Amino acid sequence: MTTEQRSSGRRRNPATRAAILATAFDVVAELGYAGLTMEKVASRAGVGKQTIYRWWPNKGVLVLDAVLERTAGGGEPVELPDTGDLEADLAAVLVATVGELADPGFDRALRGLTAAIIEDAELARAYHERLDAPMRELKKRRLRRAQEAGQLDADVDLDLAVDLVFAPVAQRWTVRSGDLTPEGARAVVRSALRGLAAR
Amino acid sequence: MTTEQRSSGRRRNPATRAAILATAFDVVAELGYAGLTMEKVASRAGVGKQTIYRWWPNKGVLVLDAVLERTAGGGEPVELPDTGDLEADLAAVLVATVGELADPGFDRALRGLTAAIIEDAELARAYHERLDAPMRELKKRRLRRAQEAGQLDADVDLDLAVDLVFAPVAQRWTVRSGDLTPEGARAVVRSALRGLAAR
Amino acid sequence: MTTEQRSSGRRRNPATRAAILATAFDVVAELGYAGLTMEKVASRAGVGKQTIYRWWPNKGVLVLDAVLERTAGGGEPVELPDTGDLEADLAAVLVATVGELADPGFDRALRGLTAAIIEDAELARAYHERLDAPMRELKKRRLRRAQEAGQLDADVDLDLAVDLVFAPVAQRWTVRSGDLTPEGARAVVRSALRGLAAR
Amino acid sequence: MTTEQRSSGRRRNPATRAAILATAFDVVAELGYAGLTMEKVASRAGVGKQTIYRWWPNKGVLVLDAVLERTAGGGEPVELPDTGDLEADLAAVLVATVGELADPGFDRALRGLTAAIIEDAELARAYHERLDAPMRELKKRRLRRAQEAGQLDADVDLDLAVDLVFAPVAQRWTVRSGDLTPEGARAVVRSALRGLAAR
DNA sequence: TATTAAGCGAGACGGTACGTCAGGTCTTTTA
DNA sequence: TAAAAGACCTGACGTACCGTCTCGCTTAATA
Repeated sequence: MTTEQRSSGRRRNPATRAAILATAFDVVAELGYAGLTMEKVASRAGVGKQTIYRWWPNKGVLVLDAVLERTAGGGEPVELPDTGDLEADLAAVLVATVGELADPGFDRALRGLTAAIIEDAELARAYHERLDAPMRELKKRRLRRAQEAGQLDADVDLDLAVDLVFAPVAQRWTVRSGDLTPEGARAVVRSALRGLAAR
Repeated sequence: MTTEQRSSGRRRNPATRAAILATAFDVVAELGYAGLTMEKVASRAGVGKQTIYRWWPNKGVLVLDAVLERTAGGGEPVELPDTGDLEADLAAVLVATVGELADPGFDRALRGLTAAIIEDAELARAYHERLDAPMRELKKRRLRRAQEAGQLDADVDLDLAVDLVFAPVAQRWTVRSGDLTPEGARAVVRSALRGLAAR
Repeated sequence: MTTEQRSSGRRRNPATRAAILATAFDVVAELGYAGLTMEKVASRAGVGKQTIYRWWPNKGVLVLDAVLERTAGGGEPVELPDTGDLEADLAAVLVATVGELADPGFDRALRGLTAAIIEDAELARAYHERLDAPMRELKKRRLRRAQEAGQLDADVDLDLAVDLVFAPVAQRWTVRSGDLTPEGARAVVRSALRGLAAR
Repeated sequence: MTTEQRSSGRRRNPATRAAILATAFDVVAELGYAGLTMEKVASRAGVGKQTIYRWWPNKGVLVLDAVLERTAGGGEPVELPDTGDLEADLAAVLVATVGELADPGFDRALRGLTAAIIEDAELARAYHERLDAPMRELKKRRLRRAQEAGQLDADVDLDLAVDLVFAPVAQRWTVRSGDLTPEGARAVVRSALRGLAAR
């Protein structure tokens, strides 16, 4: 994980690291977080257990790394779509998310990561730093532009806005209350922007 | 769990059941879901492991039952507050929730339950039937009254409305993105009702 | 076990006793002593566990009773064959024993009983009183007649003589050193009578 | 047990092996075979259960190994006494055996091993290969020398001779029919050599 | 070029917990 | 009041993983 330079001795094998992360992802995707064991990852990756423990202190950060590696594989999108139509743009992002979660493997992997985070505050911190914060920054950037264009209430806090738009679908996914559909996603964005109150 | 009548033989001891559930709650509250083992519950409750397995098939449903027993202890509140001021009433509920989660034991117990639910679809189903659905019904009843009073958009789906109001705080709690404060809770309700868009 | 008369109330059901003993024998014959459990006997015999414990304090005496019931079922042979030819008569008895042990079920049942006896001195006492002593008495009676007829050394102790004739086959069976054959049995009798020493 | 060479990985700890065997012997000697549990051996030896199961598949072979280790500790006697007086030599051996069995711990340990053998044919095979056969070979060697010296009947099968001399005491011990005394042992040898028949 | 400090696969090890089986004991209901 | 049914506490089973610890290599950087 760390990048401090060592003076001598054999250096870390990047192929080994990649094999472990790929295997870890596959295992959570297949068996879930509870079904993932260090031993299984080691044997499937053709690696000694010690090699895993040398670089990852526990299942949680291993899974976090595995998800990051798989997710951020390659050039990142860098920016949310901006067609000028805020509602459409946000809906597009949310619909895309719903689409990704339709893949059972990815769904299970993310559930595994979330299960780890719920009970491990330290891991949650790392998760935010490396996964949540960058995503949230992109979302806030898009919303800020809308605010500057006078499309968004000038008084509203952007973090709150992000939560209002994205949390309903996320929460529905987390506790499995109802299916995730593109229409549902679009309805959430519409209501978040227009508000629930009669006018 | 079930209540089918048996013809003969010794009957289930209600005190034993209560002791197991109370102990299970205490253990999750103290050690979290990962730290809860059937063996620990058995020994702390002064009970044989088999007695637990006889009535609960796994940790998940045990914890669900334990939380239910502790939560729904006694007559339920039956109805959300209705002062006529929708925003204030919803905020009051959300602030109360935030307050409950401030108790570390309760927080950990609920995290345990949630961790179990994330990875277990079957348990999630039971959770909704026995915990989520009744709560949601109360919330929808309050919102329906507001809708009938013309305070809420007549077109809005009540389930969506519930999610919009309650999910942001729930999600923030689940993945630990930011602290839970009464002010934050109130701000969520305000924005959910008024919408994010400039008008 | 006991035969004391009870004054009132429902009396012990002889059919139940027989069913338990028969089942116990079948179970040892099938699964061995280690594979015999009170629970299995109870369920197979369609009987409550308590009913077994009421009359038999443990597996050992249950098996002893089961073997006795099956063995001494009906009129006993009462007397060993006496054709006047001692060697032939003893060989006939030993060959018959070898024949009985060829039945795998009987073999396993007897092994079960022996396993119990080896480690339980109290049970061994009961075994001798009820099974070994009567058999030994028959054998000694035959040998005594031979002694009176001048066929057997007048100085020899009859218990020792019984052991010398019957122990080699028994021991060979117990620790499974070599197969049990009629020829082998006959050779033992011959050598026991004539002695090993050159003359 | 086996001695195949492994290519890599940490090697088996001989001290652990010794501790397990010593503890196993002590436990059978104290509590008998029924009272010996893998768990007890593990905890008393300060060893993980898995470490026992890794090298011994079940109680039976563990006890066999434990007895072997304790018995064959150091250079073996290699040869039975040979003073020229066959009867005296055999009696000496048998009396020595009786003496060893007078030690309650050794008695219980051997009973445990025997109980295991009675019900486990596979274990019996191992027992013969490693304990019985070598002992029997020594005995046969002594008898063969007697045969060559014209003291023993030239026609007699040596295995039968061994059984005739040693089985009576063994069997008496196994099923606990009567006490084991030096005089009794000597009487057995005398009768086995001279025969029971009047001459 | 030889030395030496890791990295690495393999696997033994002391533990903890798993989920199951059985041992005995104790109700409760039925006959 | 005997007996079947079955709940209950206890303790052991054999297995899976945990995280740590050697082993015997291999692979660079350094001296």
